[in-house]
Amino acid sequence: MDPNRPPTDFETRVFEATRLIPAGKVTTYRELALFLECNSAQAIGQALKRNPFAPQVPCHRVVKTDLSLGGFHGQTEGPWLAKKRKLLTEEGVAFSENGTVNPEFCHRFKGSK
DNA sequence: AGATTGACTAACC
DNA sequence: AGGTTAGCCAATC
Repeated sequence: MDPNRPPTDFETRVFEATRLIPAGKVTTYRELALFLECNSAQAIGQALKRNPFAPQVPCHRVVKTDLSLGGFHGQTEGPWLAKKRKLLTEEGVAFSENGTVNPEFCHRFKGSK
């Protein structure tokens, strides 16, 4: 592992897209994958996981397609996940009782209409 | 250079 | 409804 390696082009694209997510909204790995013209949401997750850049890149606003939280800082559950949930809540994102994000908070990259 | 892994998804059984 | 399989793609071993 080279934690100090420079970000790859792909990762850079992922970060930029992630930065576009406004506070109080979330997006899915799938949306990011489509936006980056990549058919693998997994690759998106990989990029985010290896770059726990904090609020600079709001990776906490990225959730799974079924609107469950997904992971955070390399773990799919645990204290970091609780943190992720809390961050979103503070930003105004509401959760359903099953722990998923309310779909109304789902951001889509529609820039061009 | 080849095989494995992973913050995923959808399709199957 | 819940577990398994298969596809996906970049990073890592």
